[in-house]
Amino acid sequence: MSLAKTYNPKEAENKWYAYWMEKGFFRSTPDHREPYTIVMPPPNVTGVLHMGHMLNNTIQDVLIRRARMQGKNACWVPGTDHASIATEAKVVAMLKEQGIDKKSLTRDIFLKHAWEWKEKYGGIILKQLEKLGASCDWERTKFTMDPDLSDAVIDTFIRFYKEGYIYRGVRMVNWDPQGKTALSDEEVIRKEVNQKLYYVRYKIKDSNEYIVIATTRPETIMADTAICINPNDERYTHLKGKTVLVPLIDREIPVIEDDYVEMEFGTGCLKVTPAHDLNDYELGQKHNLEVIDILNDDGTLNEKAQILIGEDRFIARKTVAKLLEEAGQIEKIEDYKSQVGFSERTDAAIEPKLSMQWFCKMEELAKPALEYVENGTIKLIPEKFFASYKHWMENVKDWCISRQLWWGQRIPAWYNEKNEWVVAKTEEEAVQEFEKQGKSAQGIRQEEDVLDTWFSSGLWPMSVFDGVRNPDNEDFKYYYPTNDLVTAPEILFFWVARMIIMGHDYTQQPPFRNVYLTGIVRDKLGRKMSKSLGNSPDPIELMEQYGTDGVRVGMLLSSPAGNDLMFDISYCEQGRNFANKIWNAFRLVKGWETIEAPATVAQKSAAYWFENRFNQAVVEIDEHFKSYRLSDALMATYKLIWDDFCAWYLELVKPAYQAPIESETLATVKLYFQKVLALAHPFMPFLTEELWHDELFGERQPKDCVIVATYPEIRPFDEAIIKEFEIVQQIISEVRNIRNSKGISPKVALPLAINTTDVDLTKFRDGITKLANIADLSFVQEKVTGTVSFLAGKSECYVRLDNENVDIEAERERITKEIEYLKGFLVSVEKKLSNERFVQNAKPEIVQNEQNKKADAEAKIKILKESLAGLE
RNA sequence: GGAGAAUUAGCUCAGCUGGUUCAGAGCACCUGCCUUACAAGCAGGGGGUCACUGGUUCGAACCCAGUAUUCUCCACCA
Repeated sequence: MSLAKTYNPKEAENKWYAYWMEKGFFRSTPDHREPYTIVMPPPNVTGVLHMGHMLNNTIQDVLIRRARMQGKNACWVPGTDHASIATEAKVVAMLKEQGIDKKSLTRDIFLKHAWEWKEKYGGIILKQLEKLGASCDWERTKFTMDPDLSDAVIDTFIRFYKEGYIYRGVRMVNWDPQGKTALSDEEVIRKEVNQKLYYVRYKIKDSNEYIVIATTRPETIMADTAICINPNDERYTHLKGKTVLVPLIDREIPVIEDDYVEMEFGTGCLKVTPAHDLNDYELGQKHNLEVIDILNDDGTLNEKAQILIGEDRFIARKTVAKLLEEAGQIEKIEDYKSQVGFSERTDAAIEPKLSMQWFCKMEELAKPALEYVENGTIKLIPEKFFASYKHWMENVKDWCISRQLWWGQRIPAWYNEKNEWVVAKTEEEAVQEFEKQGKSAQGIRQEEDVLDTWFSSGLWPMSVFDGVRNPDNEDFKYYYPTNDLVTAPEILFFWVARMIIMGHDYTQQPPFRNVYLTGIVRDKLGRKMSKSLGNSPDPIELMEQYGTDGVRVGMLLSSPAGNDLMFDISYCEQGRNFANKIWNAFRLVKGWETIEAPATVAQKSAAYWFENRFNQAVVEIDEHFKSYRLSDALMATYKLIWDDFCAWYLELVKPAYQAPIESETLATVKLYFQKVLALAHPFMPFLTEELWHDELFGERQPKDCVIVATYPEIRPFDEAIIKEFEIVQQIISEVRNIRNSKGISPKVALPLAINTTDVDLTKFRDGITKLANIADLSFVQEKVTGTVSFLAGKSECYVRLDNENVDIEAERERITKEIEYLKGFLVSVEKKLSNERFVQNAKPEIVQNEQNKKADAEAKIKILKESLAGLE
């Protein structure tokens, strides 16, 4: 049977993933082996695979496959996140399309819809991960709202409450008027926005004067409860103790003094709106000001605004500006840029809002979490993220953990008829608790709010093994702490920090040892890939087009550790080409006829060289993996296979056209081929498995798969043979160069004499003859006249050419040029050596090195001069 | 406003403790080849004042200072 000329990934991909699953290779249960554990950052349950997931999960899969082949008990736990706000927003939108308003539903009915939605769309992204080849233990798949995981969340809330970390109180929080919920500080994204700075005139009571105040938010003037000036501002001394009128509504408010006000900014006067600005709130507290909240939960104005009731805040802003203008109370309007907070999930502009929320105290919890990273127990890769991690940990604020949503874990707090509350797991326990505290247990109802999604994600490395509720279970004891966490730097604080905090609080151990922070996938222009920009290719389509292995290789080639990656489709092409290269190397070997015979000297030499080169590469690759430089590890694999294996080793042993190959050599080739496949498998799982099972390599037992084959181990290697072969490569390359530059057909065999000094290259005689197409190869002791010569390592080589092929002039010029260069080089070296201070200060071996360089250059010049003379 | 990082070939990036692994890789490019594994290929080749300016040193892509540009994170100036 003849194989297709190009590799067709489709068949192999469908076949082998199913096969691996069937044979249970992804499964992991505790045993005597060393565990290697990764918990997958759970994608949003309603998510669809994007390039970021693709990168992230490819890296994890490479790590897990390699560990598995290295004999570790590799366990990769997949799962999804319930993503409170995002999912609830999607469900609300879906219901709206069906003409259903969330407000018209009870909590239970809404949740029923949400669960239906989750069942319908929840599995998509995990299916897509299968296409990528992700070798997760699917039987361990978890969802952050699975009963056991939710239970762990509730337990944790109670635990933290008992430990004194959780409290309830009225605070200024980030309010998302679209999601209609509070958010944590981390969920607020600040963006620079072009705004208008309105200079508004406030009339002074019982006077014709007015005072001008700059604001970007005229719609909030109805909530003003004071005007503030800096006590040292002489311009406004006359205003002290005065009362001013809020424009449009003429409410009377005092002028207060506080040096918080910057005299240089705006007009030096500040309108104080305690309900709608954090600073103003604090200022209001300090000066005992009234708080007038004029906004509804959805960002529309309420009756306290007195005017424009029911209008959206942004429409109201324009309307108020217009009204002020008409009333002659706008002095001027300037363009102004400022930072505005937006909801990370809904992208709605955040309103600072005063409300009753649940918080988690962070200061104390953060300390051990910082220590882990500081003392190296947890390594951040790359390290550059440590600085911002430290900064965040040292300046962490209390975490608002309550959300005014239904989708999520409902806070286990209970209220009685008097609105007193207790924290308890069940209603019964709540009753007991109330009674214990001597409070009424009548009219008990549960807290409406749910917990921040990240509160449950923070438990992920523990809760997937049921370690929160049952820390003594086998799985948890075996797999925890996990090894590597692969995630995006954007969620270092959201998620990574909180996992460390929670993990430590429960176990006094870190949840993982290494945190590999991947870059952000950007397009060629450096823009972040996003749906809204439409610049993100669909990973599934890419895989269809280039094959999964090709895309995996493409992703990794373009992703230096920790830096953003400029994704370019040409990387996928390169990956596809590489897969094809391996495929064709295989076709070559498969096509060989065999003759029962031992290997020739030349074949043995080639094999010996490749074996050592292979071992050398394995060491290099291992080092790259150790420092999490996956793209370098891949590139080293790529070069080993493409250059060393295909271009040199296979070419060296390749029999002449239609000639058979010696059986011993074929056996060796097959052996190395399999080793090379094993080395490539973590990067290109499908192609390697496909080839592994070809009859060329003999019969395979059902479980004899490359996915569980032995990963090449570190072995010593003979550097001398690698160096020697480099000389051979140079010689061949030079002869080809001469051929190329003189337009001599590769079919014309050239004579070659090699004058070796202290290297024996005779064992590569056949190889050189074949690859450089030499008619007559001789090893000589002295200079051969009438030749083109060059230097290859320590050998001088002469190619005797027919007279008509020799361009004496060109050759003379080439050699002269080279001599000139060497002379210049020699001058610089001699200059260095004659510098006394250099000889005195530099390390002896450096000086020795310079002397070697000098001798070397002199020898080369001598040879070249002789060559030049020989041209006459 | 604060902190951190980056700037090396057309592109994406390596370059560890200053000294032949110091100017590298892959891709792209140019030239020649449809040579029976592969044109998704083969052979060969040309590309760089290492952002700029000073300093330290016998010696700087590398260390220091400043400048410019870019990026990221953090931060409540109306």
